[in-house]
Amino acid sequence: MSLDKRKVKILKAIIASYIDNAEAVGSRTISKKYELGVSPATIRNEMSDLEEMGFLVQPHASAGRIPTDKAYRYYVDDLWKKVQDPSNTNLDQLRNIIEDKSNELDSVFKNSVRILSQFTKYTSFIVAPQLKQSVIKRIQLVPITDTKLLLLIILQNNIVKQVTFRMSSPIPFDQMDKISAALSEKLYGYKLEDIDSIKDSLIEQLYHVREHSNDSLMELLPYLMDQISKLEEINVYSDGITNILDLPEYNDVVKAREFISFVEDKSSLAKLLQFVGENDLAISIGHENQYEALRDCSLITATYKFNGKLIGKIGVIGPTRMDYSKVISTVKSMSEAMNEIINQNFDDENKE
Amino acid sequence: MSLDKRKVKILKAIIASYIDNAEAVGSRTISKKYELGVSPATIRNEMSDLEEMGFLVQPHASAGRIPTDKAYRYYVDDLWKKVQDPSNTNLDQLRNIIEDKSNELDSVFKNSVRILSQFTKYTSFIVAPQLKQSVIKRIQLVPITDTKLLLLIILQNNIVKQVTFRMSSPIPFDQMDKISAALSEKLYGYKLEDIDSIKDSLIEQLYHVREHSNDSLMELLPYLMDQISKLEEINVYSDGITNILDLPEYNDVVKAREFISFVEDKSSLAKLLQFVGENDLAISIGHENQYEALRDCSLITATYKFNGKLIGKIGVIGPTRMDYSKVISTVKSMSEAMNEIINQNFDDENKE
DNA sequence: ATTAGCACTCGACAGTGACGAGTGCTAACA
DNA sequence: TGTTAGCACTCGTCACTGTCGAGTGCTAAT
Repeated sequence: MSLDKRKVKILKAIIASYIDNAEAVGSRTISKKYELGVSPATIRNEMSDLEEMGFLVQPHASAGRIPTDKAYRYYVDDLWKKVQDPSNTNLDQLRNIIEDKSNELDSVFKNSVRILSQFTKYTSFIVAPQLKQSVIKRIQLVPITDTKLLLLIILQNNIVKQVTFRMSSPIPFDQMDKISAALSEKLYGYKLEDIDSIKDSLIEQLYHVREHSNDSLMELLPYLMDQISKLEEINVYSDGITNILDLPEYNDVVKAREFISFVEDKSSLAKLLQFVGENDLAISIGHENQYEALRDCSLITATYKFNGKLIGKIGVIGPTRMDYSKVISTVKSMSEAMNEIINQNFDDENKE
Repeated sequence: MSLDKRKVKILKAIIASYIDNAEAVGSRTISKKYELGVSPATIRNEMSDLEEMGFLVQPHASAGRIPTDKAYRYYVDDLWKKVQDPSNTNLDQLRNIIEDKSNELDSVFKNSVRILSQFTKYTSFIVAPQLKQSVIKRIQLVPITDTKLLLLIILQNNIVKQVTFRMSSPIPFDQMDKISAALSEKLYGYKLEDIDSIKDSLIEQLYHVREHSNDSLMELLPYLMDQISKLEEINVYSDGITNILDLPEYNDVVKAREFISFVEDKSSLAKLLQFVGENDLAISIGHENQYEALRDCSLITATYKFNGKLIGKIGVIGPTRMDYSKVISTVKSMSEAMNEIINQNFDDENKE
């Protein structure tokens, strides 16, 4: 038995209808709503074949049929061939919305993840870049009060991280620049992830230049190093989690609760995203997901890059019965918009 | 008919039982679970009186009774007299948890609101201080690249705000301090909320010192002023919103959805908190709330201060059937812990 | 190969009666 | 006079039942 043209037509019609309604679809519905030119009886025979082939299941004997994960997979693969390059008409629009005037990366992510969930009506999330691979370019100390200091860590990619801290005794303002320079010199070129392992030797080296500084700063060095090495934590943004409450398949509070608990846990989201490969766009349907809590969900993910290197991922989680074509094109457009904005606002110094 | 001692005892027993179970409580239950030394029949008579007095209602004829808002109000007022000063045994503990090593106010709020919802199991939130009343102490420009600058606004209370921006042409590094000084001098002493109204005259004044600077910075001045005046936006932190999914009264997804939609909207939360007065601790029960969506909820709020001046509020929203004594003492302890941390880490310069 | 017809299946839904938790009333009692 | 046992009454819950209808599979006719 093979998937002839008519079977494909019927299968697509069933999937389309089920995506719309979340209700098991019967032969009559198909023959009425979609003009296939055949009677319900014929459709019934075809549906029976499709069930045998594993594309459909019946929830119970007298009900219509619903698509299986296999059906969605077929549907998506087919979609894929056609909309390989969906007309990203809204790309400019998207970029304008998520472009944050304040130039803060943080806001870009917050905006993006919000837009993503508003457009798709599903749960969406963004894994922010891990900074551990980033290289330190410069350190700048800024006095706030005579005992309170702001330490700015300027990375090669021009992202700025900061640590605030207090000293037990005041540092004269006029030594700030000297100390900043000393710190910059010693830390220049190191990756954030390296700091932790070499901090002891760094502290010792810095200790030898303490004529510039004073003892209270020296006391704080271990603490500062700790803070710096902590900056590499994985950061996951999410939004639209409670959208699933609007879906009929989550009418049951217990089921909704289970889903929400899963996606509210940033570390499980981060792990989830680690599994999906490094493809520009990946789709994982139902049982293809590793996690039990997402057995009835599909996951559409994309990557975003900085100078051609993958630095983070974005994704949308919805029911397997999701509007794939809309979600796929939204995710794709969003990843492209983020690429543009990030690469435009956080250039490496490629002049050097 | 008056609230004699026995009626009070029975009322409290009923409230306690209902807080525990969320199930209408009958005379038998009371006489069994709480040792009052009287028979169910007697309790029935008393309950009938309590109903007439408006403290109890029957959901339907053959059910037990449940407390009204009036009952909770009585209960809370009574509680109030006794636990005016609950032993804040966990204050130190709390302070340790929410004290953020990084000295970031943002993290303090994030930690606090998380702890608040974890302790109470209800939705909790914090209205962050509005900075519009804060006075500018100093401006510091920090170069990131030759065209990208970080503008640090250091406020009198030692909170630091930042704006990142790009210039169309490079500024020499060695002019940074001069420009910073000029900006500091002109903006010193202004409140953030004033900037917007006087920015035109400020720009003009700064224009006259442009010998220190260059034209591209001048072009950006209006933009900078806009950014600065935008810093005053109200910021609301919230956490534990989805905890209500665990409550039996929100077993209905539609009802849960309604509640969640309300509290996810930060602006409605902010408005809600504006209504409650400036008391150190305020309790608003059921119909006492302004908003329809909170008609079945109680709201416990407290304030936190900086140098004795109210700067923000914290709160917990739960069902009217909440464990008031626990929530009240948690909210109270939390507000005290926040007071301590904020006043300790963000001192005004009281030496001047 | 397609389709009309028909018997069959099974979930949804409304109606029914037993059950039980809880009440209010009354009469007896301390 | 306050308390309590007893009892009739109310009403929601639950299990059960029968009807309805959507949908199927099979068969025979086209």
